[in-house]
Amino acid sequence: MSERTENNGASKPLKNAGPDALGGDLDDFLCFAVYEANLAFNHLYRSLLEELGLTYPQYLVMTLLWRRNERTVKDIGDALSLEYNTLTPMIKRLEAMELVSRVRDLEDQRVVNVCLTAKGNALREKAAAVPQCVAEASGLSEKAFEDLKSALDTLRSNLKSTGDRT
Amino acid sequence: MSERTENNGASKPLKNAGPDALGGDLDDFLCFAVYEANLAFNHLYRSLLEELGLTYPQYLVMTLLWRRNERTVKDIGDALSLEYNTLTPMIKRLEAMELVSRVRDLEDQRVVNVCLTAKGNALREKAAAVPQCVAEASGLSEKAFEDLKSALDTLRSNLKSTGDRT
DNA sequence: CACGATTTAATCGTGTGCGATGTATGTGTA
DNA sequence: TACACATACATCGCACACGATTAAATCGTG
Repeated sequence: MSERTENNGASKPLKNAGPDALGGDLDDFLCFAVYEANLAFNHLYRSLLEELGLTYPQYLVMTLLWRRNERTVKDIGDALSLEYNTLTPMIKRLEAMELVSRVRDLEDQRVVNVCLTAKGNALREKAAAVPQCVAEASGLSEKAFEDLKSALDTLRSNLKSTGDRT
Repeated sequence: MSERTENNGASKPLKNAGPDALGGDLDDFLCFAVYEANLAFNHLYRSLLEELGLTYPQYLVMTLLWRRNERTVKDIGDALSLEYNTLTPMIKRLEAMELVSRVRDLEDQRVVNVCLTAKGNALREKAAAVPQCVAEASGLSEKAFEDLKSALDTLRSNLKSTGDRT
């Protein structure tokens, strides 16, 4: 049942590897390691972003805008691999919080431009400490950090190309 | 704004790294690499699990039960790092699909035992091909596979221990 | 035995994430 | 010009994921 091998027979115990500190029932699933790491990031970000009043995906959108203001919904969707049905309500919430504004493009009425309000821009400074906190919490050496990111990019690329072949 | 460094100044262009095949606006965020890899797994699993009528989290629960039948809701929550408020509705859906049954423990009436029905057990064979498909789609060598999983486990462990210090 | 603390599970509300579908706008081509 | 097509965004419904709260059963300690 492993993602890697059939794990036929009694090659290894599979579970009960320790006093439950690490080692669950699905340790041999790579997807599960990714799933769990993502959950762990979500938990960490939740506490860090609480005082900013942002969720993790909202923080990602704001980060995009802090880096380059004035983006279309499509731009944001491409950057985050998210669809309009996810982004439209989310950006409207950011608008309700008065962090961004949504305006139809004059030249192409299909397009909605999203840009920071003064309040949204000001939030940038409150969020400045977040990346450092996350980097420290990850507890990885610079090399391990880069290697992991690189491996994940390769994985994502491989998974996407397979999915597209559907 | 990087998770790793402040990336102060014009050290590198940050974006427009290529013809958008790879390389987005948040490439320097490790959390984002994890987030994207998780999304990619979700997309792949969605297509693989469609004919089984399962979602990805439901598949994880079923996998736990296929490996060892008869688990409490707490067991499942511990294994998947999920809360009751997520699991209770989800397991009820699996019950509505007649894949599992939920019964109060006779010795401890607080506990709900979840176990496979005949139909749930039969589904196991239809799902047998899934791990192999995923392993192939990941396109990683055995060593890269193990290294990545190991690095993610370390990362998750570090993130969790920081989060607990809240 | 009594009673407060803990454990297990459930409900409610909010916020993603996405498949299916709808609508308005722009584009290409005959 | 006309009309099929694509693009950009939106709505609806379902399924997680989780904070806050509630409720019932069990446990621990006096």
